[in-house]
Amino acid sequence: MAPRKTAAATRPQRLEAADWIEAAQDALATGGVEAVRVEPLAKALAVTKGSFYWHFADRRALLDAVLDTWAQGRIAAIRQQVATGREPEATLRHLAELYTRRANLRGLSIELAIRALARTDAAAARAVRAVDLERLKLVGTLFAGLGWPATDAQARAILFYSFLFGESLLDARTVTAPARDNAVRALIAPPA
Amino acid sequence: MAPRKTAAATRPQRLEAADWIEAAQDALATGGVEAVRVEPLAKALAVTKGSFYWHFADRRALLDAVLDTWAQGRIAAIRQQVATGREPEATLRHLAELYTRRANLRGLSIELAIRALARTDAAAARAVRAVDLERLKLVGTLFAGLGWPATDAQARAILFYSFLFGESLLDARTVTAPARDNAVRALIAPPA
DNA sequence: TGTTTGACATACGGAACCGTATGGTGGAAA
DNA sequence: TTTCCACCATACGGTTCCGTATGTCAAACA
Repeated sequence: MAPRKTAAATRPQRLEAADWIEAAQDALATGGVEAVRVEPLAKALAVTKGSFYWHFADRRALLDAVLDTWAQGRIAAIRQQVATGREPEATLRHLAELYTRRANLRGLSIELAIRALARTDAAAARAVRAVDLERLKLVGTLFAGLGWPATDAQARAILFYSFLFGESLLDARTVTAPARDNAVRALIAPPA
Repeated sequence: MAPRKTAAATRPQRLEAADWIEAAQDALATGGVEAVRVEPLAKALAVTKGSFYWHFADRRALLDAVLDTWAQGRIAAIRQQVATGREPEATLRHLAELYTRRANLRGLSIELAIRALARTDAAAARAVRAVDLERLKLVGTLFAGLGWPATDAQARAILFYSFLFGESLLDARTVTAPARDNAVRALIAPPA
């Protein structure tokens, strides 16, 4: 996260803002928003608060930066993921994989923590809205590519993401892998 | 919450544990778990911490009590809701209403906060598991009553709750009411 | 009426954080 | 080499919250 362009020798002892954002995302994934605190983060990065308040004005600025980079990253990711030129069905299956407990646990945890925060935090709500608008638009076109009319395609995109997030809120032992796979298969099936 | 059985005259100045649990649920609904703090709760109840530490050992005990009463309440509620003797379809439609943003916002907020907590807290995870086991069992029988085979009925129950929780994690403006109603209608439709 | 007791209030010590102010250091530029 | 500056350490004051210890007081009781 801190590769200097000077020499080839890695000298990672100096941090930059992105390192703090990275550490904040780790805390977000493992402990929720209440774990994103500057002094524990400093300890995790083996520096002191002096470093933090050099890179950020205050804790809120870090949260905003986390939300911003998250939203930008998710929007860039979904654009790239739908532009592979593959079949819509394969793309949808790949997208579903990303929000399964099996793979990408860190990303899923971050996303759920941010969406939980969005219920009480305006900035988080804005980030979620921006991501949802882009995802639902692009995934809607994927469903349209499967043969669904525009309105149905949009509704199906909502159903798609609702299921993915919702099933990760249910008890992990209760939702079995076959049940989830069956549901995903039914969701991305072309119209009869 | 504190009706004394002595005289008819309401003398509600004395609190009991249930009052603290109630206040904690309010805080949970409006500010998430990080808002459940004993001194702010005391201020909201217009008493001091002395009252709290009379009724509870510590903050963790309050959280456990909240989780416990929540789980008990949800299990009792779902049992009552499916035992009305009405058509399965009407019952399912009613259940879906309860987890829509329109109605029962408080209950939905509490549930989402607890499920968010369950990702990092073992006691919360246990409470969620108990509720999910009961709900998915009973709602599964509702789908079976619609004509689905047992396996499909269970999968559909999972889909049902996943959608309800998931769509409340999506941006509120992006998910329109008609889209949600269409999805619910499709979910509780009998097999073709 | 004195005594107990349930349900608080008051007061305190301490920990965890936030944010600020200021001093130190190592490497790049001049 | 010296200077400069980005980056960080140190030190501090203040707030918020936790938990405990102890005082208080009204009501139930004997």
